[in-house]
Amino acid sequence: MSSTTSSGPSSGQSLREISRDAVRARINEIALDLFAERGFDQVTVEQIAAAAGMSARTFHRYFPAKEDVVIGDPAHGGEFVRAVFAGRPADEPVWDSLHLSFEALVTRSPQKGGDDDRGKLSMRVLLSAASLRARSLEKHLLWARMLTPLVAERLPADDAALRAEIIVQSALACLDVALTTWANADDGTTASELLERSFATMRPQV
Amino acid sequence: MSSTTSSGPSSGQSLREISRDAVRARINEIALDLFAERGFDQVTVEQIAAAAGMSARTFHRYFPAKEDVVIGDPAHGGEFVRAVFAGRPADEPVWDSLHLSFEALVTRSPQKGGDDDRGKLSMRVLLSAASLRARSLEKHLLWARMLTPLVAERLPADDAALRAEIIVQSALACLDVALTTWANADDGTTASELLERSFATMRPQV
DNA sequence: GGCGCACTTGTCAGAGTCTGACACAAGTGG
DNA sequence: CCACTTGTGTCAGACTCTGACAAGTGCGCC
Repeated sequence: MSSTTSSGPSSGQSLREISRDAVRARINEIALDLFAERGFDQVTVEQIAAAAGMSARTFHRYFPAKEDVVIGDPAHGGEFVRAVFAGRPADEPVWDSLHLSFEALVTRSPQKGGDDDRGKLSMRVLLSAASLRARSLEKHLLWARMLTPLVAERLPADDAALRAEIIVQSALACLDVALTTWANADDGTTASELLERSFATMRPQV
Repeated sequence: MSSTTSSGPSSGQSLREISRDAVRARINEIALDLFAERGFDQVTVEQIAAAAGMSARTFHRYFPAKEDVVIGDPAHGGEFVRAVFAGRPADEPVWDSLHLSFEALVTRSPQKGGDDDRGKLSMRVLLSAASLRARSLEKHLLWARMLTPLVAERLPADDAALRAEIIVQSALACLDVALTTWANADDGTTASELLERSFATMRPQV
């Protein structure tokens, strides 16, 4: 599925993929506005599809589940964070490495095209429905599975696996809380600032 | 809902509630075995209901959602933990108080009637399906909302709200990781032991 | 140009979860 | 005996998600 389509285009994405991503982005935009206006549960897939000019079946070909419109591709952010973390020096305290990795994530965010408010809107919608929060936490679980081995490597052998899990989960909790309070804040507090304060609250015992 | 049914019986539960809980427990038992055998997604509500000798509609009168059979009532454990925590001395470090509260939770667990294995089975089923994990994390979110205010109270005023959230979330992460590894462990490692090690890994900065 | 090929989309049909409405049985208390 | 409450079954419906088939579109190749 992922590799050769006869003439594999070496430059990043194939034409099809570009178009696919564009449609995805459009659906996301439309759906987000509907959700923000009427609430996640009050909008049916059929309505989103209609607003985007497609059938409900086609919607599901772009997003396996309704929640995925808001959540996005779990692998994207996860891979990004993993890469940043992997690039940190091995003698840096893991907690700081994690902090920096998430910092990089929230900094690059000023989302694709839109303003910063777009990200906030997305986050607010995400927090408004229980099923969305749940799905989002599941995404973090995937991230945890990507990060934990790398963290474990840097820990003293003693109980490394368990401790790595704890540390990663706590770091994700920091990210979660920081973004949540950021989304609910009306003042200009930046996500980085909240992340900083969050990471300062806890510390792994070296 | 909770209070007077004409002649409010002062001794814990009304007769109706006892019967209701018994039916719930029975459904839970039957369903858990089916899940363990065939997998959560491969068992339909109708099949559970049939095995329990009732219609699917009746099943849903006991459990709003299929997942709830495994998850249980979120308020139960949460209220328990909240109560234990509230009883801890105010000068005890919050991290220790949280540890003790969760410790009390996992210790009282040797589930209602069954052996300890019953709890492990339940946990394993819970970990086997994504939708269950998600729902379970949501439950923890509710617990967090119950605990955070109490924790915030004990913190120095400076940034208490944010820090309380971080600490509670991290504590819940410890609980989660401890129970997860416990469920997957075949040796006789106790949950308390794992919880102990988990809580030892991180520390809030006082 | 005509031909297949890959990909996308729509329609149809179906399974599964969950909810509301109604009717019926059974136990309780006046 | 008559309400009243509660538990249950049946029926109908909304919604999400999936599989299968048919039709349309753009592309390279002969």
